[in-house]
Formats: sequence, C-alpha cells, structure tokens
Amino acid sequence: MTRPTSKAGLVEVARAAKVSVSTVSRAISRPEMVSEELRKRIETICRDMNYMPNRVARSLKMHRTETVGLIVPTVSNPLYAPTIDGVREVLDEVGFGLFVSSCERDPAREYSEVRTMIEHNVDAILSMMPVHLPELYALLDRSRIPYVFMTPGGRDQPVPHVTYDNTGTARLTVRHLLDKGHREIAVLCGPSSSTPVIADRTEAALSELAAHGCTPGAEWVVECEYDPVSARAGARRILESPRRPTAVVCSGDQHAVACIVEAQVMGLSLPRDLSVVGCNDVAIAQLCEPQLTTVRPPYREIGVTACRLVLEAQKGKPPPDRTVLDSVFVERASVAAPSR
Amino acid sequence: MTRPTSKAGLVEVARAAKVSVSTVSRAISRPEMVSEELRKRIETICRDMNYMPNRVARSLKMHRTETVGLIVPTVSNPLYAPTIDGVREVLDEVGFGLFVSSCERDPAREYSEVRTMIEHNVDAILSMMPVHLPELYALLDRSRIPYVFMTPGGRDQPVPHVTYDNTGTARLTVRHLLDKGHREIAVLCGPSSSTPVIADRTEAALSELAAHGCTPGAEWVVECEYDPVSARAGARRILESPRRPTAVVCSGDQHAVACIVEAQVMGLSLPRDLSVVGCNDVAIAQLCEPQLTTVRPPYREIGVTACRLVLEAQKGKPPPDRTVLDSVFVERASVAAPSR
DNA sequence: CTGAAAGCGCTAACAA
DNA sequence: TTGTTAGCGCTTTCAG
Repeated sequence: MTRPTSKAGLVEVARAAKVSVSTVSRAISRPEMVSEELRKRIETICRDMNYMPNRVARSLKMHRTETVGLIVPTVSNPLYAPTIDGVREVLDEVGFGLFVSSCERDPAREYSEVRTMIEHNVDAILSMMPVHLPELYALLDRSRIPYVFMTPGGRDQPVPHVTYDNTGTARLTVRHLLDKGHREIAVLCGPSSSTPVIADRTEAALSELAAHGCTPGAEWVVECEYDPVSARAGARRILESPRRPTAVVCSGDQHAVACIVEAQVMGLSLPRDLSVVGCNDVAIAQLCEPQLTTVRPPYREIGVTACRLVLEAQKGKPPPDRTVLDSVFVERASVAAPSR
Repeated sequence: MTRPTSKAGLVEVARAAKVSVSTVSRAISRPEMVSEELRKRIETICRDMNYMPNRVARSLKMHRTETVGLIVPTVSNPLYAPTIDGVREVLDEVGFGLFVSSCERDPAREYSEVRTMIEHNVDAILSMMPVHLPELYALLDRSRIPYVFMTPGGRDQPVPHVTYDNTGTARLTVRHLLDKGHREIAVLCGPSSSTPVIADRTEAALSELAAHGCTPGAEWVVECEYDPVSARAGARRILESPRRPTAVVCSGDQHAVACIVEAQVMGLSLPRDLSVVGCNDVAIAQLCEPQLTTVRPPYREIGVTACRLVLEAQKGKPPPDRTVLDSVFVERASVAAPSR
C-alpha cells in the first residue's frame, strides 16, 4: 500500500504489474513490442497508480528533450505575439515544449540565453533578435543544435532565417501614396537605433521617395519613440511644419494613428486634408476613423514556417538559408488623392 | 586531440586536467571546496574546451530543473504581456528558465499542459487561467510542485493566487462617473462567457449602478467581442439607442476607444456630449482624443509577486492563499460632468 | 515477447 | 583537499 501522494516510477509500476521495468517502458513508448493483453494491464496500472514518466530521465538517455528554445527581444512588444503563437502552434502539433527567454534586446544577453538553452539540451533554437553577437554563430554551430532566425537576418553572415521583405513592404506603402498622386510626403518613424528593421524600413521609404523625385525636407522626416505620447508629439511636429505634407508614411501603426488623431485635433478632415499609411496592421488600425490603410507582414506565418524548418532540421534536413514570406497590403480608408 | 566540435563533458575536462570528475564538478558548482589554484586551472580548461554542463543530467540527480512552468490562456492577448514580463524578470534574477505553454483558454488543455510540465520536472507552476478543471488541484497537489495562480482564483476552492480587486476596480470606474454627476450610464462590455473576470466586472458595474438607483435599461448594456469591428458596432448600438446615455463604462479600453471614435463619427464632441471610462490602461488609451480615463490593474506586479511566492514555496515557505494587489485609477480627459 | 544489465552526464556520500 | 563509487529514472541492446 503505497501512499498515493508518493510519485510512482517505472519500478513501482513494474512491481505492481509483476513484470520488469523494461517491459513497462516498452508498453509505454513502443506498445507494438508488447503483447496486447499485457499492454492493457500495464496501462490500467499506470493509470491507477497515476504514473507520470520522468522526462528528464528520458531526455538524458535519449539525448533529446522534445523542447525548443525561443528567444524574444522583449515579451512586451505585442508585435511579437503572432510569431510566438505560430511557433507554439506547430509545437503543439508535435507535442514539444517551449522554453522561452527574453534578452531585453541585448545581443550579449541573447548569447548567454542561447548558452543556457544549449545546457538545457533544447532540440532546436529559434530567435527573433534582429542582430547578434558575432560569436553567437560559432556557439550555435558547435552545439550542433539546429537553429533558425525569424528576422531579416543574414546581416553579418549567411545563416538560416525566415523573414518577409521588409524594405519591399516599406516601398509598397510609399508607392501607394505616390500612385494616389501624392508628392509631398513626410515620414514618421521609430528610432533608427532601436532595431535595424526600422532603420531599413525608413531608409527604404526615403530611397523610394527619392527615386520619384520626392525627397522630403528635413522637417518632414521625424523619428520618435513608440509610446503614445512621443508618437503624438512626433506627428504634431510634422503637421505643424511650415508647409504641411499631403501625406505621411509611418513605420508603424501607432505612429500612423497618432498622425490621424493629431491631425483631427488640429481640425483637419481626413483623408481629405491628409493621407496616412501605417505598417503592421495591429488592432488600432481599425479602431480609428478613418480606418488605417496599412500592410500586414506575415508575422504568424514566420513563426509557423521557422518552427517547421527547425524541427525538420533536427530530423536531418538542413534548413534553407533564406525563406521570404509575403506581406499583404490592406487598403482601408486613410488614403485619398491629395486635395491640392 | 579531440575535435573541437565534439561536446566536452565532465570526463573530458577531468582527463585534460588530470583530476577526477568529482573534482571538476565541485570546482564548478561549489568552488569553495577546491583549492584556489586547481580551481583556476580547471576553469581555464573548461573555457578552452568550451565545456557546457548538461543540465538535464544535473536535474536528474538534483531533482530540480531550475525552471518554472507558466500557463497562459493565449499568447496573443497583449494584456498578459506585463504579467509574463513580471514573471520573467524575477526568474532572471535567480537564473531560472521559463517553460511556457498556452492552453487556448481550454481548462482541459490546461490540465494536460500542467501534466506535461510535471513530467518535465519544472520546479514550480504558475497559471493565468481564470478557471480550471476540478481535477487540476488534485494533480497539482499530488505532484508536490508548488503553484500559484495569477487570477481572481479561489472560485471552486481555496488555492494560492495573487490578483487584484477586480470587482472593486469596476466599481471604482462607475463611482467616478457617478461622482461627476452622471445618472444615465450605459455599459459596454466583453462577452460574459469569455472569462469570469469580465462577467464579474460587468456584474459589479451593474450592481454599483443599481445601488445608486441608476440601473440601465436593456438597450444600455451591450456585450460584444474585443475586435475593433465588433467593439465599434457595440458602441454604436449604445449611442444610437433611443435615449443616448451621458456616459458609458467599458470593461476594457478597446471598447472605450471604440465608443470615443464612434461618438465622434456621429458628430458628438467629447467629453462634453459623452463621458467614457475604460479599464486596463493599454497604449491606445493615450492614443485617442480625448485621452481615456481608465484604471490600471497591477498586471506586472502580479507576475512579480506570484513568481516570488512560488519560488519561496519551492524553498519551503508555503504561499498565502490570497494576495490582493491594488489597481491605480488613471484620470485623463474622457470624463466630464454631464451637460444636460 | 520478456528480462537482465549497462549506461546517459552529473552530484554527493564516504573514504583516503 | 581530492578520489571512488553509487545512483537519479529511463531506454535499449543482448540474451533467454
């Protein structure tokens, strides 16, 4: 009469079933190797005894933990949620666990988090960090653990990553404005120091503008933080510049909505007096009036794809260096032809 | 001459240092038990050989993984981010890993995720699920793994949880409106079936209203989903009701912003023609005009506190059944005295 | 089809 | 201070 609170192990079950531990082990992980009736008997005993396999023992023997490690720059950026969710989704399919860690946007911390994950024997590593310590690649390669980055990646050296066409996405939004007839276009963007993703996006927008002879003056390109207060202040700086642009491209929806709201506070009527286009298609894009025209990068799909690739890599099939997924342009109501 | 790519274990290091594995083990995990110089020698050898301890072996021996399991209803709700971040933050302090899983709001899945976590030998379990399968408690207790819920909790039976005063928070917002002189107050809330948190919040608002003789008519209480389209439709239903209320309390900021925007589309001037109060204080609260008066539950603090408690529990100190943290009222500009 | 036995890589008595 | 040794709970040859 074992206390029900004491955790049963393979030996306890074996004893109860009057068979050897190896038989119980087989009955559980390779049922076909055990006679029908014995298997059933063992199964019920497991249930009765509330047997729960000890995965760490299993992992030690198997050299695999059925776990993947995911590194995020920060958990509080809702933009990462869909990607994480994509990862989680495919992990669920195969019953793998998810070991997450945030590196607070610090490449040095990313390095040490990866180290920890290797020590934990995760079967694969996924990272959303846009930029890494150069040593990271060596660490990863030495570990022989498959990895895939979910970023524009490949900045320093070719490395498996899945991403979307970031600069193309930015160009798309600019071209939309151009197509509608705008020539006086400002750009409101996040701090270029924050991540190369934003810097690239801004640069792409600017170069596309330049290619069409619409290089904006200095007062028409402003960088500001993402929080609502800064975003609105940035928007206002553009809107109050001596000559007001007819349109503004933003590197993110928050900034775009900030423009819309500030413009309305100033008494402008949108989209007549000002066209605005954002990027990311987050919820607020439909919570403003006029609803925001924006473009939605394939965030969830990136998570799904990267996770699939890294799982296959773990089974022997090396992942391609670069996988590019498409953004989708979402036309709503915040863009019209310029009125002047 | 071992290939640098083959992972070094304790034995390899021991061999290279010409000492026993136990000495190396000690040099690493209990440096004070080893002579100064030997320790240094071992340290450099470890570095040179790129030794990385195998935590799963360690865990098997130690019966602890230095990992905590966290269950979230869904990763895509940005409201959970601050709590997760709070958890992560204290985990970082102690060098623990985080094993997350989402149960898609399904208590049955929560049960099985907890099972998996137990199998993985996590040292503690944290869950944000507001409602559980009754069997969950037994499973948890049998496992002897400490756990703390980060929800109003204690619905079915007393169980350690840290939370905020959800109904009190709702009452606070109602009272604010009442204090400003409003009597005709509508309520716009999320689907009461989604989580008891919302149902409770709505009920509290309603009962507070009733206590002040302001029970709203049926057309003044509408439930709708969180997505922007539904939220705006819900807001409109209230605003277009035969008699328009002078204020509306919302169970979330999205709904509140939807009210603001829809009211403006209808040509109303806020807060003169309509007062609105939200809950949660998410970013959009400051991205609308007028800026939203709302209340901010201590989401991050809940994560921090719960994690601390569960970590101490693991060291022997049982967590209190109930810990309640305070919300903070954030007065901004969306509420004024009624104009009629 | 089933059992006995040898580890997976590390830690911790217990000895020396 | 350091080495020897016995496992942690499981999987898996290799025999029976």
